[in-house]
Amino acid sequence: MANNVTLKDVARRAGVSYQTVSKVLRNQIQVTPEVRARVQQAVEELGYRPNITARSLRLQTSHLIGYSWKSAHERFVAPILEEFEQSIVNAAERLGYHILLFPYHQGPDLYRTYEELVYSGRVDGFILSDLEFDDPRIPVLDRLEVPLVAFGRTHSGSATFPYVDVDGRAGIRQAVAHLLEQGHQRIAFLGWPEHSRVGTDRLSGYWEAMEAAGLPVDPAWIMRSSGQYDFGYAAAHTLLDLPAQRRPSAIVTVYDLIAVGAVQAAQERGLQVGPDVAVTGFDDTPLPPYLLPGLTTLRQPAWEVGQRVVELLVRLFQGDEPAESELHVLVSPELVIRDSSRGHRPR
Amino acid sequence: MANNVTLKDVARRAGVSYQTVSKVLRNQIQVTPEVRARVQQAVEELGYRPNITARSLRLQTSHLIGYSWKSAHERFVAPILEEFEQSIVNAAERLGYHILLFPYHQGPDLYRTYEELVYSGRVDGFILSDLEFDDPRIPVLDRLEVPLVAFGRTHSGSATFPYVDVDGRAGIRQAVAHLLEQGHQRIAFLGWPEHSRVGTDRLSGYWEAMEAAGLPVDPAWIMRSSGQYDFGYAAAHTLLDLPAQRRPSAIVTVYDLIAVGAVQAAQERGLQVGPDVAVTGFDDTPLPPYLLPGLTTLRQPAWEVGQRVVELLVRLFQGDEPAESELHVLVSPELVIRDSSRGHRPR
DNA sequence: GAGAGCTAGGCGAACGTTCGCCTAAATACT
DNA sequence: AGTATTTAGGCGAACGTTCGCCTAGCTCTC
Repeated sequence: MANNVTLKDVARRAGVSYQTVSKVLRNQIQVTPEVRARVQQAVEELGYRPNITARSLRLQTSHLIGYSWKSAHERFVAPILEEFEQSIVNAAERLGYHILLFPYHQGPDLYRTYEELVYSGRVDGFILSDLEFDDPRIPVLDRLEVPLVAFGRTHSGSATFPYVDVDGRAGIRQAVAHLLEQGHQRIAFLGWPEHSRVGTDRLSGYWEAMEAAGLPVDPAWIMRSSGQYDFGYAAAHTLLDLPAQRRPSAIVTVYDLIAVGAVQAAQERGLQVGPDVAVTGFDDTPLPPYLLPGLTTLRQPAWEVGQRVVELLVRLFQGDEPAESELHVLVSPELVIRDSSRGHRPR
Repeated sequence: MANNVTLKDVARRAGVSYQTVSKVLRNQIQVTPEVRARVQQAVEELGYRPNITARSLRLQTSHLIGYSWKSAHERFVAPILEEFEQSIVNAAERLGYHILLFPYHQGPDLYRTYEELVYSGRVDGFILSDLEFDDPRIPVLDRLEVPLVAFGRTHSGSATFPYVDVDGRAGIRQAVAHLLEQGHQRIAFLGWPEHSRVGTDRLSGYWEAMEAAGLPVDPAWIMRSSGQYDFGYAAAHTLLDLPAQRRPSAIVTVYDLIAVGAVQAAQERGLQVGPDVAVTGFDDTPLPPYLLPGLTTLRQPAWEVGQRVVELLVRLFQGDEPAESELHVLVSPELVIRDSSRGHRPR
């Protein structure tokens, strides 16, 4: 450690006991103005900073939060996570905590690793992102009885743990509603497969919006796959090959890159994206600017999610017992309307 | 803290003093096999894990490394950093350390913030990335006399601090050499402005390679800007507008998105990228797959850099005094040859 | 068979805090 | 004026380790 000025050093200089210094600095005691001034001056002159380790030992809390996320190769490119990471660090700092990185690599020693981290007092709790359908981290951490808050949910049934998530269903509802407003009636949906919680959730948003509008849904309009660009490209071609009466004039997708594929397919067929066929994405991925037209998409409020996750976790640390509605939070994505869904001219 | 099994609990169960348990577990003492077995059994049965905080206090080291990086909005999109982050976490774990996130936001309280972190014993040292031309963090941390290792350099003169960096100069040399092999003679360079350390470094690689080949360089072939796609696009048009005798047949760039812009421009002119005009990038950014042809580029060895950064830092913690060549490490990027620089047919 | 040398393990102290209890002096009250 | 109450600050203990020194008992040697 670079600095070794301790309470005792300050105390000696200020002419009081070191315990008194401790209390003065934390306003846990009444002292005469002179003593307070002497203490403060000594602190300044010596450059005293309380030793966090000693404090942690005494207080039995590390003020450290473990952040477990999935490595980039194992998931879609998602700049959202970078923003989320920034956000949790920011919020943690604000509340007197720090974030400890703890990547999630699957394996048989999962329990051991977390047990180690928890029992050794390294961290006070965890933040998880990239939740899987049936995430193995949840039961492990549950068993260790350590506070955690997740960014995302597992499959709907078992959401016993606290989480903050983006309301994909509401997002897709917004997107569909926007397309309806533009005059579209036949709207297709490109989503992720059945075993994807997120995919299923978003699909139900589509159903709800179509149902609310009283519009029929042709089963051919719904396509699901784990692909990205290629899937969007192929699926759009298939959709646009449908006979005129059944051919969709708008395509809602669950991921920007799927949307990009669809846009390319449409453009290849000489269609103008926006007027002829509308396309929407999800995530607001920073895309190369030559991708014209601008893509209408749903921006994930990653910053807000991060702030809330940390705030909730800190409340749990403090022994609060938040109400159900505070333990399971959904925040809506924001619809960003660009040219890819504007200027519809039915033909 | 979730677990409160301490040395004393283990000792009681094993029938020895707690200090002995401590020593047995760290092999710092000779004991009879029976005692060792009793201790080990007690540890297992109680699920004992040494308390890191107490150990840190005693040993005066937190085994925590602060990682200071720049937020995504303030820099180019660089998936490299994600890989780097993964890598340092991995290496740190391997060596018994953890990574603490500590984003770098400029401001007048820079010194205070770092002083706080260091003097309070929160971290043992720092890893910095996204170094700026004249990075303010360096003098601050220097003054605090805290070990640090950087990913990247500041301007060439003042490299007093330990760093590991990618050898952009050598990278560009490789790219140019490859193009020469393909039969190109007139090679252009699109780079970053004068005040960019990285840009200047890479430009010198270009000069060196051209000089080594004994080829003249037309000043018009060198263009510098802080732009990305747009710069590449516009610059390529300018270059390809040159009279035939001076027109380059290959374009080396310092960034993938610049290369993409150049590719687009070439394609717009009806040129076939690869055969007619070769283009190379830098970073091996995961690009949307419809970007054909595949881009020849220089892959940054972010993983290796991360490993080395941590290893070096840990050596510094241990009081080692590495030789000059170990304190300032350059690793070469790897040339990934794809279609954008293959099949040259001079015309 | 007594002193020297080993060996196994005990013991006190320290790392730098925070917390609760204690006490001497000052003030208030009847 | 004598007692009760408040006030300012001291003091011991504890959080869970690690480290160095100490010692009781054994083994060896001549």
